[in-house]
Amino acid sequence: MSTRTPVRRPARPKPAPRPAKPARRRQPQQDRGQKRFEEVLDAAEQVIAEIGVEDMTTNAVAARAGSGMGSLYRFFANKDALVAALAERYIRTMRPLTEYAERPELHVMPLADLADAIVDPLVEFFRSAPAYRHVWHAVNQPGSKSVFDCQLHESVVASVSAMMSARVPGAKPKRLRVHAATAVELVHGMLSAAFAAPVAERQPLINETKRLLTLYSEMIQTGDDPLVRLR
Amino acid sequence: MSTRTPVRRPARPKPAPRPAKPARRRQPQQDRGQKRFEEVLDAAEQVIAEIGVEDMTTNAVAARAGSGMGSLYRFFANKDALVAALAERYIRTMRPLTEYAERPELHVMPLADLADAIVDPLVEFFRSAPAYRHVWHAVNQPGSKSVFDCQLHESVVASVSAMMSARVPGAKPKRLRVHAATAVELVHGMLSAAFAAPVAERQPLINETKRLLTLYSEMIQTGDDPLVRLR
Amino acid sequence: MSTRTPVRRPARPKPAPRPAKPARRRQPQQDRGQKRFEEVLDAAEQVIAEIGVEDMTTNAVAARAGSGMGSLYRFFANKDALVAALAERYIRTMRPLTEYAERPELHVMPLADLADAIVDPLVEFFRSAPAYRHVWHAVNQPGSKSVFDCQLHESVVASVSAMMSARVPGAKPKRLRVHAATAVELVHGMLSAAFAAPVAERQPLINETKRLLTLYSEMIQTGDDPLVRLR
Amino acid sequence: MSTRTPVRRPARPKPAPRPAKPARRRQPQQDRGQKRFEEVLDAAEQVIAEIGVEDMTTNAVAARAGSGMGSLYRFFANKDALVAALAERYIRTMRPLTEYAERPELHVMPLADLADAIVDPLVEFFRSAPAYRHVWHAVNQPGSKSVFDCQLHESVVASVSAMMSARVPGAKPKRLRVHAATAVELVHGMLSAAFAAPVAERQPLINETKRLLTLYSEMIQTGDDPLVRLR
DNA sequence: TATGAATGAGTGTTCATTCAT
DNA sequence: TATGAATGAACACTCATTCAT
Repeated sequence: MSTRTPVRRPARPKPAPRPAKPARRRQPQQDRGQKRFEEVLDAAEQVIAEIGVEDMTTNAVAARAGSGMGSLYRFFANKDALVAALAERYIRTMRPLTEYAERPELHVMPLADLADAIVDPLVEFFRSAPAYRHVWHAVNQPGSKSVFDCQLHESVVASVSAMMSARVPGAKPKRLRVHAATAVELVHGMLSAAFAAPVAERQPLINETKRLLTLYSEMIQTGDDPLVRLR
Repeated sequence: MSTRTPVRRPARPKPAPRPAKPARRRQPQQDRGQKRFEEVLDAAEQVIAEIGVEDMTTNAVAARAGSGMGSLYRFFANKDALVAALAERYIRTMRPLTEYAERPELHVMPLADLADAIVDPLVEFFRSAPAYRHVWHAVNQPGSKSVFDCQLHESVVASVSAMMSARVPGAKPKRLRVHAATAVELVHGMLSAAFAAPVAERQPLINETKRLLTLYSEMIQTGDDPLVRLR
Repeated sequence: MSTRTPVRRPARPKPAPRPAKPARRRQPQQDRGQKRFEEVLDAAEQVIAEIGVEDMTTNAVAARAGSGMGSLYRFFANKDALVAALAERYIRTMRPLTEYAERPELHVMPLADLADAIVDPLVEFFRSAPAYRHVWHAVNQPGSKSVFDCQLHESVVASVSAMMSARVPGAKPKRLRVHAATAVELVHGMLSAAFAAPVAERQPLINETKRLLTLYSEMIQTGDDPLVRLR
Repeated sequence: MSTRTPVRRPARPKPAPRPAKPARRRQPQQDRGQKRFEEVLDAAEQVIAEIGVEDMTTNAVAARAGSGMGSLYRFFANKDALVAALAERYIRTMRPLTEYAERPELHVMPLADLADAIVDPLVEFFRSAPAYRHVWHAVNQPGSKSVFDCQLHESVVASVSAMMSARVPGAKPKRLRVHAATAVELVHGMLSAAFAAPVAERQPLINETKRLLTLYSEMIQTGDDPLVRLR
């Protein structure tokens, strides 16, 4: 039994600009909480974008968020949970980009245009979420967790799979999954490389990404097997 | 998820294998040193294969190598240098696999066979060096280090570039580099995914890797641009 | 094992039960306050019974009490004050059990029956207040606080002292205090051990407690000094 | 992957006064280690004596020992292990004091003298090991661990049990254990109280301890049951 | 007045790195 | 030259306490 020195009150956390009553009132409680939550997530995103997932520290995130450690741990059970939450936010953000099934025009579009339609939003996403490639990699690596255990990965593959299934109706589901996983790995890998590379290299790599995706789509759609044809 | 402060140090360039007096006698010193060096590297490789680069500790490596910390730090200025040295050893190991220029038969081989000729040895390499994908990634990520600052990456791209240049004599060097970087990223990304995935998924992913590589090679060789053709 | 810095603060003496205006009306305020106060104390008691004084957290207590942290700190200056308040409530609860002076029949009872009369209610008390032994110990240990600084201890010793003084009229007060302190320590120590032990061991230890107390009482009453007699 | 700032070398750990070759050479390695081990334990003992087990911090202990945190954790897996090690050292220190079986003279000694023979060394021990009562309590409390799970307690009870068995040959083992546990609790509780109390109160409490122990021994030896006799 | 979100100093613990031996 | 004990800065995380609402 003992007591802490009761020193107090240096850093007022920011008076919170009173959300200007945006007509979309949630309970103030919830709003505040949600706000904090997002602030911390934003801070984590910044820090990760700068130094990567492994070097990110919870202290740095809290400091960046302008909040105390306790706030961070109110929302996230631990560092991993914080990264996972960021991954989930990415899932939500990406969902609209990958709801190909909802956009029937994609199903009849020339493959090169389809590649644009798929890659361009992703490029924009990578640009606007510079921590994404770090998180993508981190949640796919840890320990024995393979790429296939992770919701982020799963979610993206599922979307792509759905679209492919629409374009190639007769395909066997298992084949489809392999194609989808491949396409996802292809695009993610290439874009990760593109955004890790010096800006000058970026656009060429993006273009190659589209070419590869187009070729791969063509292959799937035509049922071509280059390993047979080009032997 | 481990953590450390992100301070850099230039990573002493390695004791430079002591130019080996004319070419004779009394290399016990040197030999011993070389032996230790390799033992430590072997230990690091094992540890990394098991728990990844970030969770690898220098203590664990020294213990595994059966040597003291001092020996480790005699050879490697710091942890980063250790990983870099491992990367360089990978470069040396891979060189024979990627000296496509030396194997003229490759230049006239059907593209599907070429894909086999390229991918199969790499698959074997990934299998026999389970730390490789970790090192590849680590050495391409940290902090501001982009993919293109790294010798490992550079070395591989250069090899591929050379081979491409042989097959597509008229290509512009800059184009070639983009093609090479793309092919490297493609194959590495896919094989990393394949070896991170459950074994059952491995072979299908390897096959897709070959298909993609074949398609991409065909594209380069024929000068086809799917973004134009399939628009 | 939790930990905290050992800084002391005088433990605000408790809001002093607001002398209760003459004795009438409108105690809702006071009542509400009193109710909360007791609820928090109940919650603390439960938590302490489960995990001990050191591992009890104010957050857990407030949560268990169904009140906010603020309420808790309205009544208790700090964690120590909370425990102290619990100790004082124990004093009040125990008072009836230890008002031996008020029960003249005790003064002429055979010593074995007296031991029953003393120990049995205490056993019942230990059973019904499973936090008691934790509080007893906590309040007797910390830092430089000796057993004798504490009201809980003092209060119990005083009661016992009073009774002894009734049975052994001629005794010197100082002697009496030592006897009383010894008897208290004896009974508390033994019962604490009994209730910390597996249930199977409990009753035997309680019986030994009574035997010891009987022997000790006999010694005091007869003026026997075993250290002389059995030399 | 990253690196720490390599700042270094402020606090040389103490040149270790070169043990003056005490003829009892262990391997220097082992000696150094043993020395450190004991130093840390000594430091822990001091800190615990001052502020108790719960408020003791590993940092404080390391600082007191004049060593880095790492040294502490080289020897002790965690804080609990440190306390446990201290408890074990107490067991070792106490063993000679409690090897009653080895001292046949005790078995024929008058009970008051026996009480001296038992209590006096313990008093000296309590005096010389001011952390003992804290450790005793700590290792008997944690979580659900009852008094009877702990080696320290067990060890002491076993010793006492052995001696009793020598003095009261016919006793049933189960009875004996209860007697032993009672005697141990009695003496420990009383001495803890004595040493927690102001010095002035100490000696009287010690004397009462002896009286109680004498009475209890007499009871056991004579087979008297005060609960029957004094009814 | 009551609430509970927020704070942040402090804790246990790890591990890259150094250096006495 | 090799060893591995020692160092200590840094990290993840907790919880007593405060105060805006």
